[in-house]
Amino acid sequence: MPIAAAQGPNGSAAPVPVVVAPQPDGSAVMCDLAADGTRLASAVRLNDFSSAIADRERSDRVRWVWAAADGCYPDLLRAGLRLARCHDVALVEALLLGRDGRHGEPATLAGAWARLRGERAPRRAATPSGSAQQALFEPTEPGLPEGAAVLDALIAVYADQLAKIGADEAQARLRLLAAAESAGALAAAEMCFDGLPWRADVHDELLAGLLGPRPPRGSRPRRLAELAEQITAAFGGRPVNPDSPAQLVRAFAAEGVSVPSTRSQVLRDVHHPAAPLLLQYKELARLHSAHGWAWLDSWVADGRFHPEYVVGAVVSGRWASNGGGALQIPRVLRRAVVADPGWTLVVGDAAQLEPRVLAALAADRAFAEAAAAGDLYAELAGAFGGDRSKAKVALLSAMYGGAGGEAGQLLAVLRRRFPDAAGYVEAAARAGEEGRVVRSVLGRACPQPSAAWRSLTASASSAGAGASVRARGRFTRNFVVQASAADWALVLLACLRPRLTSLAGPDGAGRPHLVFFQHDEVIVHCPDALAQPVVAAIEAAAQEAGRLVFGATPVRFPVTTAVVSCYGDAK
DNA sequence: TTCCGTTGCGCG
DNA sequence: AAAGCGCGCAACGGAA
Repeated sequence: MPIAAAQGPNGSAAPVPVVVAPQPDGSAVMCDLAADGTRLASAVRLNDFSSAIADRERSDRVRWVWAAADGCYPDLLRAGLRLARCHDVALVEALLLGRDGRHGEPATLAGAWARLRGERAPRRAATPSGSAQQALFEPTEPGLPEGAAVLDALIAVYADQLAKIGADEAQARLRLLAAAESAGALAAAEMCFDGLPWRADVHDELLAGLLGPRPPRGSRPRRLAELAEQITAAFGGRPVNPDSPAQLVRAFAAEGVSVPSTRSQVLRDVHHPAAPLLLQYKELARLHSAHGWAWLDSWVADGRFHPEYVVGAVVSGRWASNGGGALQIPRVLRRAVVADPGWTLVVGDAAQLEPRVLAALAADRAFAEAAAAGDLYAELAGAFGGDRSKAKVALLSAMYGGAGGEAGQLLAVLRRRFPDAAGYVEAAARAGEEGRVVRSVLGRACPQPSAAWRSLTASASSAGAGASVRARGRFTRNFVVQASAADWALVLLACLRPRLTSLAGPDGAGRPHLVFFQHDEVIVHCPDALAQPVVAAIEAAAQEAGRLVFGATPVRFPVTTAVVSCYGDAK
C-alpha cells in the first residue's frame, strides 16, 4: 500500500533521504541515502552547515535525516531557512522504544547507536538546562564517533528504525506517525522562532485594571494587598497569609469552621465572610504570580511571546511546553494576543475532537453517523431524552472513567445505544487493569505499569490494590482516546505546514506563520489578504488528517475557524 | 542555603 | 464516601 506521508502531492516522487550532521566548526557532513536507508553515495563535507542545507533544499525534495530537529533546526531558522520535512531520529527512537515497552531508555542518537551494537546506552550527558542544542554541537557527544564517522551511526540507526517500522503489523500507520512526529518537531521550532504576537501594553493595562498599578518587585499589587487586609479582618484581625493553605485551614478552624482544604471548589460552599474574599484573592493572585509582570518581563520581547514547545514529552503524544506556560495561557490574557497591523489571526479549533476520535476508533455505526454532523452532542441528545448536556456528560464519563452523580445511568444508556463505542473504551480500561499496554490509532504505546504498581496489585488483598487497578484502567481508557486525538492533531499540523508554505510569496514574503498549537487548536498569523486561503488550508488539512489517520469513516472532523485581529475575540 | 514533595489552579 | 484523563508553574514549608 502506498504511504501517503512518503508520497508528495500530485504523486511526485518520494523525497530523497539525506543524512546530515553539523560539525563543531560550523561545517556539515552529509550523505544521500536510498529509500531503504542504505548509503547511496559517499559522504561529503561542506563548509557551512546552513548554506549546504539551503542549497540542497532548494534543488531537491529532501527528507533530512538528523539526530534531532531541536538541536539542528533553530540555527537554520536563524539563518533564514525553512525545511519541508525531516526524520527526527530521537523522536522516532522514543516512539519505537515505547512500542517495545521501553519508555524511559535514552532515546538519543547515542543511545540508539549503543543499543544497536549491543552496548550499554550512555547516560544522558548532564547539560545545562535547555541546551540540547549545545550538547549536539559539543565536539564529542558521549557515545558518538567524531567527525564524519557520526554519519555511520546516523545511517545505521536510521536504517534500523526503517526496518523496525516496516516490520510492524501496522507499518503504514507507524510510518505516518514517525513522519508526523518529525514534522511536529519542525513546526515546534518554527513556532518558537516566530513567536506568538503579544502586546505587552495590552497585557500591562489588563493587569493594572485587575490588580492595580505595577508594584515594586516582590511586593503585592494594591488590589491583592487590600484583599489580604480584608481577609485578616474577616478572621478577627489574626494575621494570615492567604497564600498559605495550611495557615488558612488553621484560621478557619479557629473560627469553628472545619475545611478539608482551601480549594476554590471547597471555599465556594463555606459560609464565612473570609471565603468570598479568598476566592477573589486566589483568582487574582494566580494571575499575578503565573502571568503577571514578571512573566511579561521574562517571556515577551519585541512584541512576541517565544515559548518552547517540547514534542514527544507527554506519553499521549500531546506536546508539553517548557517555560512560559504556553499551553496554559489564561483566557483573560488572550486579549493581549493581537495581530500585527495589516495582518490577522486565523484561529482554528477542532470541534469535539475526542468524542469524534472515539467514534472513528470504535467504528460504532450509530455513533459514527452522529459524528458526521456538526454538533455531535446535539446529535446524540435524542438518545438521552433530548438533553444535549446529558449526552456530553455521558461521553466525557466514558472517556475519563468517571462514574459519579448521574454519570452511571447515562453510561448505561450509552452502553445500550452505542455498544461499540462504550465497548472500545471499556476494553481499553480492562487492558489497563490487567497490566497490559494500549496503543493509539497510529501506534503510540502507553507506558507499562511501574514495578511498584505490579507488586501492589499482585495480591488483591493489599491495601490500595483495587484503587490502583482502577486508576490504571482510567489511564488506559483515556489514553486510547487522548493519544489518538493527539495523533490526528499532529497529522493535521503536518498537513497544514506545506499548505501554508504554498501560500507565501515567491521569496517567502508574507508567509503565514503557525504561531500557536494547543492540543486541538491552532493559530495562524497571516497577512489580511490570506485569511480566507488560510481558513481553507486549515479545513483541508483537517479533512486530510481524518482520512490519513482513520481511513474511510463517516466521522467528520470539523474545525471552527475565526478570523480575528485579537485572540480574545475568537469563540 | 538548596532541594523536593505538596497544594492549588491554569489549559486541553 | 469519594471519585473520572493529561499537562506546567508558583508558592509554601519541611528536610537536607
